[in-house]
Amino acid sequence: MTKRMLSEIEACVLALAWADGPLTAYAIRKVFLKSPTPQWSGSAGTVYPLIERLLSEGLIRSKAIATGKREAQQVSPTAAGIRALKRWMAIPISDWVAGVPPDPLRTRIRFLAVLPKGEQRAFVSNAWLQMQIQLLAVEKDCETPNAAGPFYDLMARGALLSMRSRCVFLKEVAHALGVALELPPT
Amino acid sequence: MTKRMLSEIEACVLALAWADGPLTAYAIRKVFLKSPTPQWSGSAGTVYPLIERLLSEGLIRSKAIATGKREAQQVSPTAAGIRALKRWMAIPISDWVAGVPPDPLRTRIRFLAVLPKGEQRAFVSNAWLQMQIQLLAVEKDCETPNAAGPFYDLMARGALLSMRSRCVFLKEVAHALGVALELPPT
DNA sequence: CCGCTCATGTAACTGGTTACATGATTTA
DNA sequence: TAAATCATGTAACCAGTTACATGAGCGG
Repeated sequence: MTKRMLSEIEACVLALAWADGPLTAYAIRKVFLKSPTPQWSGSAGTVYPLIERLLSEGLIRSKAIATGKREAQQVSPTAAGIRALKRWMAIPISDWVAGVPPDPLRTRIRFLAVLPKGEQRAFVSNAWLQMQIQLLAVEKDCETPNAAGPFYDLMARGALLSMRSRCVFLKEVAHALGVALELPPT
Repeated sequence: MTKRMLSEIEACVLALAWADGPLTAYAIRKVFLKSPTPQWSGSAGTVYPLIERLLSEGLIRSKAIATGKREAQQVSPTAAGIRALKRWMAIPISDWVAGVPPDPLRTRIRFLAVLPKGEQRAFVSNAWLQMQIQLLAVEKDCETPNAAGPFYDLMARGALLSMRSRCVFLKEVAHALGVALELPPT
């Protein structure tokens, strides 16, 4: 019982298993694979060893179930797992949680000066279009009535606010460069 | 000449060396150490091997300089380095750049339901306070007249917009939980 | 002279990624 | 029956982290 700190992704897996009932490792993978926030790849090489780790530490337990004719291992947090999760959530919040979250687009704007003027404009135009596509996905996720509870809705709302502020940001960049942005397809 | 893709941090180092003139590895470290966006630690174990890598690939070159009586290695991008940087910036923008950037605070809100009501409120109150502190730092960085050029200012503005949208987000969460947020100290 | 900043590294670790591999079941 | 999805893994790799280590120069 080392009581080490959970990594970000470990806590997510643990919390998913807690929030969305017993889940197979595969189901957990899908959450990451389909998430509008592409923070982790959700690859097998990430999830299965992680599940193993949590199992061996007694933070989750697994139970075989039979869906139709197929067998699968479903995973759910133990009491110790829930305690660990609560510890992870507990105050105080570290600087890196409260501070400015990284944004690869912002990074690129920071160094946009390496490109000649024309390519700068092309970059911004393109970024705008890509953002609109992503924004649509987030809006859809936000509006879809999810049965995942009020906190899921809040998170989706947070993602939407984040995307909107990035749009405002890009508009300011475009304005500074004299780029006319295309309207999103209605 | 493998022409492999630059990692995010490699591109940042290369771009910093390009934007802010010849820099010592130590000076580059400081940029990361002091950045209001704590994306990378800026530890020696990250920066020095990275510089070695870029040197061995011919993307940067180093020159000894003498500041007073001390000697140091300053680094600046080669022509190949600038080309690599331009390639890195070039369109098209991938989904992970355009998509919703990760936010550890949002993640925690997603799973806030693990905590009892009282601790939920405490979490939000505390997060709010921590955010105000971070917000002040970003505002200061945004207002300080930096000689780092217009794109630095745009980036700082982007960071500010990001933080403000997170404040709006937290306010909505607080409202949903019936938490009264303390006003930031004026 | 003490402590801080400048300056440069190394070593062990760890955790997440890609890519590979397999096989059952469902759906078009 | 072919393709997609469900389901579970493994292995090599790599990059970033922490911690350790050293030493010079400068300001109080």
